[in-house]
Amino acid sequence: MTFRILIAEDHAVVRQGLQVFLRLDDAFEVIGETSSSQEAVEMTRQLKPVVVLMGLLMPVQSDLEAIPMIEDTAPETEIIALTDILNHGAVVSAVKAGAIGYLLKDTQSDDLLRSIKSVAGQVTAMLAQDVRIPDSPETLTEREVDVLRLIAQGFSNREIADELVLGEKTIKTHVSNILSKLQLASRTQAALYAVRIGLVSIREE
Amino acid sequence: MTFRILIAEDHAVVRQGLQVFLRLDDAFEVIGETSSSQEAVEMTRQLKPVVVLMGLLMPVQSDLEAIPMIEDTAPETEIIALTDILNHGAVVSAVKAGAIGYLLKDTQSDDLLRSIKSVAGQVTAMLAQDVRIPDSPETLTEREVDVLRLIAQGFSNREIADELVLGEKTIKTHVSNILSKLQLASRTQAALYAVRIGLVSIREE
DNA sequence: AGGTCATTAAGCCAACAGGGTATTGCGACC
DNA sequence: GGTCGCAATACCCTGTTGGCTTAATGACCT
Repeated sequence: MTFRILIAEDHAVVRQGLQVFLRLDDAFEVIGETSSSQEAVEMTRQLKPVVVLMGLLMPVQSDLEAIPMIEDTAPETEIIALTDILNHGAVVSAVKAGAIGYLLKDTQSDDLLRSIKSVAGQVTAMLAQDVRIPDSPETLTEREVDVLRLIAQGFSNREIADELVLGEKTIKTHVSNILSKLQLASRTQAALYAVRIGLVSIREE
Repeated sequence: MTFRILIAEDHAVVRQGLQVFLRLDDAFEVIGETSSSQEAVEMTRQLKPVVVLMGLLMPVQSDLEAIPMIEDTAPETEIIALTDILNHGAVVSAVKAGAIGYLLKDTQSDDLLRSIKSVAGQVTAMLAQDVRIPDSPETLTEREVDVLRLIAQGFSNREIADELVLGEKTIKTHVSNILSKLQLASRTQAALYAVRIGLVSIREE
């Protein structure tokens, strides 16, 4: 018996990584992938996967909204939330919304294979119903995510303030809160963190 | 007629990207890939590729040394240097050392496919002898690369100084030089730059 | 209505980061 | 043997960053 899987994850590297790995194991069949949660709902209706691996982008609530919609259209389909270590708050919400479990998402680029293996180990554990939710550290607010995104594009506080049409003091407050929530020591570390979790792509500009 | 290609590039995403794309086109056959230039020399001897796509990591001179070695062992093999936009200096050296041309390297993660296409377009142009070398901006020294690598791991100047067993003043000088050479405004931008060109992987620690 | 929370903002203050400039020593190149 | 570039160091000075604290507003929940 094979697991028909749909991958709904906006980060291409993670999508591709899961895709590649799951193909190696005959127990899994990736029947589709998409980067939008809206499309995920539609594809679930069409394709009736056994499992939906759904990425939770930090701020976007539409992911959470999509979960009950998927359950409605395909009640026999299970949903597994993909997330990153420091954002368990979102997972708790996802599980409340109906996901059966969670997975650590890894935006590994250099050691793609190794990370995929670890993710896959977790997939397997997951599919074996080995589900448990750790207690969550603090989650960033929407505004904090906005600011973090801009930090990760190399902007200074002054520039972020102008961009968001806010005072520089306000940005400083946000930055301080971001650093303390994520337990990081500098905006540079925050920028790297944002890239690591795929909040911003390390491309263009 | 197909092009037998060897990929020598230390950045896994770029390797995989090129690999995936080149497989889509029957004109190309990837006969091997490696992350070390030493291994590239050996593999060239064994596999006799038509083209070696060789990544130039900013500082490492061994890449440049490998070029004449490859030419010696397999004079009929052509070498194409992979590089990034801001490091043309290395390309000039590579071409002097015997590479027939260069390619922009793209460590894209989010839009992997699109970037691979653009890279592949350039490969094709390359193979069609459409070679031209732009004039080079300033290249970082070895020490500066050391410092940049640590910046991209989120270290402060003080921490970098301790790590390299140097004075903090020295690090500040290096940082200033790095920023001015790369025409960047802050260490955060430098960190993002380093990640973008694959100097450090956005994983672990 | 009262509590909780996100957002915006401010002030103070210490530390850090970066620009500019200069000096020294070292090895490479001519 | 002089010149050149790199590495390392230092000093000054300004601007940015970040911790800590306080507070007003508005949304949402109960």
